[in-house]
Formats: sequence, structure tokens, C-alpha cells
Amino acid sequence: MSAPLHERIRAGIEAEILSGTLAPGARLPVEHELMRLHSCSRMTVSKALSALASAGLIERRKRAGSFVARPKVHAMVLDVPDLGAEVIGRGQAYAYRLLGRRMRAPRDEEEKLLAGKGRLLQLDGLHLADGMPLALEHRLVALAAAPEMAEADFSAEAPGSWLLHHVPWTEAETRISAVNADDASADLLGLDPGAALLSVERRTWRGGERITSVRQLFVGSAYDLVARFGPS
Amino acid sequence: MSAPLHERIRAGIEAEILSGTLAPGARLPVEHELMRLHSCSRMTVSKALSALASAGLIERRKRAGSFVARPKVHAMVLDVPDLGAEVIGRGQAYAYRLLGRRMRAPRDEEEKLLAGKGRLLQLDGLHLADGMPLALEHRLVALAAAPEMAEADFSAEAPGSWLLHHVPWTEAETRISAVNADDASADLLGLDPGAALLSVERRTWRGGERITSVRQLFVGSAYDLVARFGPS
DNA sequence: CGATCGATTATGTCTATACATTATAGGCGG
DNA sequence: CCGCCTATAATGTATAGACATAATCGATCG
Repeated sequence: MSAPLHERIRAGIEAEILSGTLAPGARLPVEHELMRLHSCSRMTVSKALSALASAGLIERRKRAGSFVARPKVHAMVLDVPDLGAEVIGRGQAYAYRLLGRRMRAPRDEEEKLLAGKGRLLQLDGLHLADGMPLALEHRLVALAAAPEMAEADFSAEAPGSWLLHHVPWTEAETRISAVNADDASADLLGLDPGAALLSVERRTWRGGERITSVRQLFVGSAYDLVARFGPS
Repeated sequence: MSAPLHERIRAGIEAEILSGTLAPGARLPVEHELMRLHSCSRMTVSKALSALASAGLIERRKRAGSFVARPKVHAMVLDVPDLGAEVIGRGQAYAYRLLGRRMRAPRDEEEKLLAGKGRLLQLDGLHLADGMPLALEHRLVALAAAPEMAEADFSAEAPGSWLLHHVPWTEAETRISAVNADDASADLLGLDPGAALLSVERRTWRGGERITSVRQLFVGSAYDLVARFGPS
């Protein structure tokens, strides 16, 4: 019942926008009007409007007033799951099987950029759900950014999960595409060659420094990425 | 040079967090300390801290102080592009070719849910970039939510773009997966049967009312979805 | 010794006011 | 009629203070 006043004002205007009562492009009451409506000070309505503005719902223009933003390119929220947690959350047994582990020097420009001054740790593995192959993972880690990783044991915890808990990223970029399985991948995943795979490539940074680069190949029929937008 | 004071304070603390100077869990100076440091009022530092808190970078606890949040970043931002704008942005020519258009009654439970009290408009089409097939689109629109759409002309503007500008959504859910092309789809996209396709299924709402449901099949090798997280 | 309870300290909200900034509208001159 | 220019109306930033709220620490009492 007793949410803060600025929050109630914000929610009220948000509801009017989402319901369409306030159409895109519509001008909403000026701050002094809202002050009068809610019998409060200007700082309070300003706080409500600032929140709406930073959420992209309205646009504020000096001298002109505040307007409902025209919905441009919408953005959605894509969950970046810890794969293990995700599988267990679906009630399946999760396992990670390490297939290969090498420490080596960077081989090309892209890898040099990742490695920085140090060497690279290459980790190949298989994610399993209820014993069935779910995804094939090829990962490169910059040892300069995560030196402790050279000694880590990945029989219990997958590298992705280990990294998330020890060297969390602050920036990341994900590319999602579809590819046909080559013979080796198909064999490891227990599929026919040519089967459709969902490819998720992710590069992560921590304050400008590259941490890791990973490519996960999901069995197309066994995994969906889900993104959402809206009042959760 | 002269960014607002609260913004400079916010940026300063953000930088310390991202660089690791302030480690996760660390307590940061109390508001009165920051007031003294920057010779400003409490409202100003409070504004800076509020921004950091709403961005999830810090956690504020009464009586205890403010702490750098332990990073449990699970979400990234996925742009939902207007496909035409996206293609043109890459410097290619964009076209949409309507393949089929029918008005009909809902056929199953899922479609009934979408249609509401009205009928459905089914639109099948092909997105082209520089004359090459980019994606096959199968769309169902609830005419109850967008009656004007029955008369719209889709030779100039794709249905997705039309909808975005006329009946913008407020909630959406996207499922992304990979599938092998069936014979008909492969033929329309100019691919061999079995080629990997990126399947993007999206359902949208406007304040509780279903608007449209679309499945886009992208040529796997020609299109990447990109998601980002981090200080833009 | 342990549980409870109050004092203290931090954040949370709000007011009233002041001045800065900026885009617009409308007037004024050419 | 057009272009400049200024007054004005809106938001943006900041101050100082008041009271609310919540959690923690420590002291007191059973």
C-alpha cells in the first residue's frame, strides 16, 4: 500500500503509457501540473520522470516538456544462464566432461588480442543433460586475466561456471547463429552429420581486459534460448 | 568537461568498481564521507548512489552502508531489429516479398488464444538482402488487436515494420533455436535441403492482449543475432 | 549466559528554494 | 516576408534541512 510517492507517480504514468492511454508522442503534464495533481514538491515528480526517462519510456525536452517515447528499436533481455544451473533447473542431471586441455601461445591476431601479454588456456568439453550430449564447448581463456585457472579442476565444475564465480565479466558480446554439424562435432554430440546446431559465441571483458572467448554448439532440437521484454 | 556533479561522482565510483579497486563486497564510503570528499550536499551523492544501485552495481543497506554488489549478472540485452532497417544499415538493399496472405479462423488452441474474439491474418513472406533470400517469415496477426492491418499494403513495408509503427508491443517473448531446412523452405531460400537455419519465434503482447506470433527462419550462414552487456 | 530492547547510525523520502540551461515562440527590424 | 534575437517556459542541477525507516550494536535484565 505505502510505496514511496515518487514510485507511485512513476508507476501510474507507466501504466498509462503501457495501456495506450498515453500514446507515443503524446505530451504528458508538465512538472508543475503533476506537482499540483499529487500535491507534492517538484523534486518528487522529477524523480519519477527521471526514472521513466532512464528506462526509455519517455523523452524529456527542455522548454518543450516530456513526451512518451516513440518505440524505436526495442531491446529484450536475454538470459545468460549458467548452463549447469539451467539444466538442473529443468529437473535434469547435469554433467560436464572435459575433452581436452592445453596451455599454448596465441596463434593468430584475434587470439593475441585475447591473450594480452600472457598465454592461452584452451579447454574443450561437452555439456551433458541426463547423460545426453547437450552442447559442445570450445573455450579460450586469457591466463593473464585468470592465472588461478591453470590449476583449477574441471571435473566437478564447468569452466564457464568457474569463471563466473572467480573472474566475473563486466562486458560481454554474444553472437548467435545456426550451423550444420561437421563430422567430428556430430559424432561427439551423437547426431548425424549435417544436423542443425545453434552456435553461441561469446567474448567477455573485465574493464577493458579480455577474459575469455567461447563457442558453444547446442543440439538444435534440444535447446532454446529465450529472451523476454516487459514487466516481469 | 562539465558533466553534472552527481554524474561525475557516479562515474568515478563505477570506474573504481570496474577496475577492481573496489572489490565485490567492499563497503564504500558512507554518504556523509562522500559529501565531504566532493564538497556537495547529501542529495547529490544520494543521486549518484541511487543510479549505481538501480544499475545493479552496488547494494545499499540501511544502517550498514553501501556495498559493491557481488556480480550475478545473468542477463544481456538483445536488440530486436526492424529487419529492414538492419539490412539497410549494413549497406545492402532490402526487400520484402509477400508470398501468401489469408484471413481465417483460428485452427488450434494456441491460435485461439492469439486471435481472442476475432479472426487471424496469416502472412507468409520472404526477406531479401541485395536480392538474396535472408529469411522466411510466417506470421499470424490477431485482427482484433490490429484491425487496420486487414487493409494494409505490404509491397512497400514488411508486416513486422508496419506493426512496430502502428501497434507497438509492450511485452514479448523470443525463442531462438536451430533447425534443418525442410524441402519447401530450402527451395524458397535457395539452399540445399537440410541446411542449418536459425529459427526465431516471437510472440508479442500489448498490455495483456496478444498481437502477433511470428516465426522467422534465417539462413544460418547469412545472419547473426548479437546481444551485448556492459557500459554502452 | 542469553534474550530482549533501546540507542545509534546509516539510508530513504520529501519539501522548499535557488539558479542554470536550453529550446521555442513571438516580436522586431531589415 | 525572412531572419535574428530576446523573453519565457520548461527541464536540469544543486542546496539545506526535516523526518521516516531499518538494521546493527551494545547494554541491561531475567
